[in-house]
Amino acid sequence: MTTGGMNIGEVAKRSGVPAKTIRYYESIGLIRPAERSAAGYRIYGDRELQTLRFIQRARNLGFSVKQVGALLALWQDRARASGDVKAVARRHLDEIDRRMAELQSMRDTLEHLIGRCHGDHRPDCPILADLAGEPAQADGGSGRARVERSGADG
Amino acid sequence: MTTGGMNIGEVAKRSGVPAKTIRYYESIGLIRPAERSAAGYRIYGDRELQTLRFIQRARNLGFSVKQVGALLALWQDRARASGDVKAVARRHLDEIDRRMAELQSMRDTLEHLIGRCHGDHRPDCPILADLAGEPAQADGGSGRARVERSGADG
DNA sequence: AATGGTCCTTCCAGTCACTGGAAGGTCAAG
DNA sequence: CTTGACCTTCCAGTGACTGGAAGGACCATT
Repeated sequence: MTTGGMNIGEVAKRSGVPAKTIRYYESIGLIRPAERSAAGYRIYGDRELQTLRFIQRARNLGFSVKQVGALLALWQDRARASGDVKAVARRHLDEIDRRMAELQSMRDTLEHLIGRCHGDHRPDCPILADLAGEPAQADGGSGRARVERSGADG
Repeated sequence: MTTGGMNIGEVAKRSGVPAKTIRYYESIGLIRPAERSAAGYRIYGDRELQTLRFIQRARNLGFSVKQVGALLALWQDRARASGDVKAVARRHLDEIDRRMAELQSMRDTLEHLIGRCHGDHRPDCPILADLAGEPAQADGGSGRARVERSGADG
């Protein structure tokens, strides 16, 4: 039993990509315009379902829609070089590492500050003191809020 | 020597918040509208500079603009309870942990796949195979793309 | 044939936190 | 008096959707 002639709701359910998002992907050219029924309904077959599943998995790995477009093109290119795919993946891995390092740095500072805030009804608060730029109390590592923000500032 | 009567460019340089962003913060009500010179130029004093530095540090710790607004209000409230500040910080820390776990999961899968891809001129590629939903080669952990995306699925 | 409910269609607006750029006014120096 | 750096406002775009309104289509039942 094949699964030809699905409406958008059906293919959404089967792929995990919401119908609205499928229309959005079509509108930005990530996927080709679907065929239409006489009444104008979008019609999808197994091929489109597979494509949407591919997209969904790539998005779940954090690839941008643009990167997914590149991966889709490579997927559909029988003469692709696996090196090209690997390069896209590695760039993404680097980006993930960069984001994780940024989060880790924030986390360290935040945890330090939270640990030193008694968190009761009194107004005295090292978290606010740090944000306000007041010199930290002497008790070990300073953990001052100093996180360089991401790459392309232009 | 005090630093009264700065133009937006000066306070931007001193606070690290770009002039455009300062205007944006004013437009969304994060900061109060600046005083104006006869010609309509915004004028800032030390107080506003301190506020902008506070905002900048909070943003560098990853607090959302909305959270920064809450922190600013607490900062300016002499009767605040440090517990309220700590609660905001803890919620943010939880969010950071959630994001880090998500990134870590992506990272694990991605690194596994990259390690399996020979990355040369040949088309054969386990990265694409995984995204396409093909069963993984038997060689240990599967590391299949399975990352739950964030909260409200609509 | 009418009704109801669930699907589908398009289009517009909103999210978040800016950022870029155009068109024009102001200021200080030379 | 011109130059250039600064300032002003307003509009549009980013990324990746998501919500909602207004209206058409399909199917089953009454």
